[in-house]
Parts: sequence; structure tokens; C-alpha cells
Amino acid sequence: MENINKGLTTCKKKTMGRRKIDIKKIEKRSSLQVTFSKRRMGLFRKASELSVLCGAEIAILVQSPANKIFSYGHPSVETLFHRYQTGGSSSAALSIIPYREDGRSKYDEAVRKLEIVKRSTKQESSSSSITRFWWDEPLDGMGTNLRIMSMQWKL
Amino acid sequence: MENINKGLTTCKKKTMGRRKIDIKKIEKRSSLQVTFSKRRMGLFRKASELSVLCGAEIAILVQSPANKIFSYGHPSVETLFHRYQTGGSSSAALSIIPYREDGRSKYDEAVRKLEIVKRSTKQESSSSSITRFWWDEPLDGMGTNLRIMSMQWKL
DNA sequence: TAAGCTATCTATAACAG
DNA sequence: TCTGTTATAGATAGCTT
Repeated sequence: MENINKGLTTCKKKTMGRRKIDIKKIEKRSSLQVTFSKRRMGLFRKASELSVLCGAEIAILVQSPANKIFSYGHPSVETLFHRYQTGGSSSAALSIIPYREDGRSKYDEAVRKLEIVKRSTKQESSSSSITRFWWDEPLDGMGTNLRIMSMQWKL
Repeated sequence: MENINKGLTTCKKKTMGRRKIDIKKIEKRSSLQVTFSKRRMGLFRKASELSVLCGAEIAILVQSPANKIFSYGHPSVETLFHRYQTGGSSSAALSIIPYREDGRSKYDEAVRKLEIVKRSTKQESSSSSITRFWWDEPLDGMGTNLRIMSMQWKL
């Protein structure tokens, strides 16, 4: 009862396998380093997949607690950031801390509360904003005006 | 044989469940949009988890094929990018297209070839570079000089 | 276009070495 | 600090509504 599975030795399984964890600051230094490495890699892989699957361009900056900055960029961090700024990043982009450690807080609950704040560069497409969805626009070429989508978690 | 599972009706299972896909450009417009949304959300969630678990600060920019830019930032995209630049981003950060569609190309193969290029701002810590690992540095406070880690996939 | 559903695929926590 | 293994937790493709 007490030791949930301290004695793996008594078990025939070789390991306990992945175990569920709470999403909160990892205190143990060693595991934090391991987790940071693995998940950072996982994050970059996910970004890469998204990039290839959808032809999206992505830039990621990760600053570790030890002040190292890791970057992923396709085509490049600078390029994307430049577009981001020139596109009209006047208002600060979202700041998120989705996981609140109080309630059950299933992530989906938070996601459900996710609010999308759309902003356009300048020339708001006045009309047809009802009949036309923002994602339903010409994908190809023609430098349509760039937009910035910013999101906010409402907790 | 031909229709791998077109006739789900003949099956008792309600859906086919998730199916394996190749990591290559999705052509079907509708699925592309759905996948883009789902995976973008997943990417941001992963970032959020990493941020909380490891106390990391993360910024992400995603530009969709339709030229919309989505951003995730904790504390903010600007803050992180600024640090990234002032930290010494003279050389372009990595550009990646990990998935090559030729060989088997299990992702791990690519990851194995991953090369880490470390650069320090200025004062390279001359000595002790042998005995001390870069990740084994004081985590807390004291503005040790910021470093930029950039990676490159060698394909 | 959205949601919601599942079966399945994938990421990864905990161990072993 | 690693690398490799394994079993489970978590993400998601394709379908339905």
C-alpha cells in the first residue's frame, strides 16, 4: 500500500514504465536536467513535424534555468521574428502558464477556455468577416498582408 | 487488400483510431487545416509543460501556410528574442528540416547526428571546460553570462 | 470551418547498466 | 552529466455527427 512500487524486484516486469507526473516544477536536479533535455528535443521534433506536415515556418527559443538559450528555426529565428514584428506586434504576445496546480485542471479544460484574439495588420478586411473564415484564405503566394494571431489562456 | 479499411462498416470498432502517417507535406486542404490546428495546439502545450516542469522560458512563432503568425511566449516573445540577440546571435540559428523522405530515416537516426554547437558570449570560460559540464552550472540567479546554444541537423 | 470519439501511435518517466 | 529498455501516459488521424 505504502510503497506503491518501490520493490520492483518483486515484480516480473522489468521496469515500471512511464509514470504519470504532475505538471509542476521538478525539484530534483538530476531529473530536471534529464527531463529538460528530453522534452526540449521532443518539442523541437514536434515543431519539425508540424513544419513539414503543414509547410509552416517555425521559430522556437528556449532558455534553460541555467541561462542557456536553445533555438530552433525554420527558416530561421531571425526571419520569423522579423515578420512577427513588422506584421504588427504592437501588443505583447500571449504569456502563458496554463497549468494551474489547484483544481483537477485537466488540460483540456484549460484548452477549452482558450481564447483566440485575432488582430490584423492594418486594413481590417471590413466586410465579409462573417461569411469567410480567417483560415480560409488563399494559401499560395501573393503577399497578402501578414497577420499576427495571439492567444491567451483564460484561467 | 485494396481498400485497407474503406469499409469500416463491416468492422465492429467504431473508428479506426489513429493511423500512422508519413511526415511529409499534407496535400489535402481540409486535413491540413485540422492537423495544423491540432498540432499547433499540441506544440504550445508541450512548450507550456516544459516551461512549468523545468522553469524554462520559451518563445514560439508559427507561421501558417496562409501567412498567419501564432505566437506562444513565456514570459514573452520579445523578451526572449531580445535576450537571444543580445546574447550574441551573430551566426544564424539552426535551420532544420529533419525529416528526409528518402531513407528509413527514423527520427532517432537524425537525432543521433545532431550536433551541438556551443558558443559563449564573450568570455569563454577558459579553463575547466573538461571537468565541468555546461549544464552543470549554478541555476539560481546571479546573472552569469547568457549563452546561445544553436543546433544543427547534419543530414 | 467545428466538436467529439477511439483506436492507435508516439513520447517519455523510471530503471538498469 | 550517459545510453538503452520498457511499459505506460499522452497525443492524434480518421471518422462521425
